[in-house]
Amino acid sequence: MLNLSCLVASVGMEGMVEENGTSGGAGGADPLAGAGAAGPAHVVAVTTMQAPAQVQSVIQANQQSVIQTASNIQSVQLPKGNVILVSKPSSVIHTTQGTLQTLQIKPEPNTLMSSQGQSCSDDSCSDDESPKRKYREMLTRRPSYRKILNDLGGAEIAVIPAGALQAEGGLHTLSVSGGAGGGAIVQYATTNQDGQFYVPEDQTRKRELRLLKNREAARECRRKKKEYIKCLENRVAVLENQNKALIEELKSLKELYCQQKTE
DNA sequence: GAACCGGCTCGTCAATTCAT
DNA sequence: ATGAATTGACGAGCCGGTTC
Repeated sequence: MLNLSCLVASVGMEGMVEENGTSGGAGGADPLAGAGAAGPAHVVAVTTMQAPAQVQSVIQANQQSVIQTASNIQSVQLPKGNVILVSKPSSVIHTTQGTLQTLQIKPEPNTLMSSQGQSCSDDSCSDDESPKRKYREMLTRRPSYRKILNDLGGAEIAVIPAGALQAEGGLHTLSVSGGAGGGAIVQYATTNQDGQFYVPEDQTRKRELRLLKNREAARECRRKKKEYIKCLENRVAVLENQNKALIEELKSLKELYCQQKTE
């Protein structure tokens, strides 16, 4: 885990905060990263001091911050002294220079901090800036959807109820309840009368348990991926609207300028 | 109706990361 | 070091639309 004080220091220096971000999908197989030329986009949960509501936001490099709530969409200008609380360890925040003055990051209780141009102490950064570590992070795959979106809520991974495993002669039936796809029955042979291909029952049960867990994990992963994509699509809509408004503004300003010039 | 196709979902495997 | 968690990749199956 990168040390957060190092990241906060970069806010004052460059107007940018980055923590555990992907390197634009360089190493990981991320079909979603790099969709925009501006850099990695991450979803963060943001709370402002003035409007303490939980919102979801995707913030992109070299762009004005767009903070998007669950109910409506709003772009937010951050005056001096405002605080953004970022509860996602894998968040990336890029702002226009000078807009973001103070930042608090609270992935863990002990790491809460605020800073403007705070420098990074050697103690806190030495371990995380080794070449080996940096190289590993270059190759790391994208942050998990859980990290990106775990504030969006959703279905819990189903817990196997006690007694779900039951023996039925030569076959074992594993009843699975819950989950988006409804119930499922998995059957598997455990014995062979000729003594061939014998698989110890304990191992077979372990395998079934692993498959069940992975099945649920895959469902959850796909759900998170869908939400992530939905979030990106929302952001596209927001930015398209912003772009349209800016073009209109530019147009009217140009007209005004030409008008004054001719007078 | 049969055959084909494309899109979608799901389960599984394997590689990788994370947590202890 | 090790087990758990995460997620990309792959194949199978289902479904609706299209063509013959």
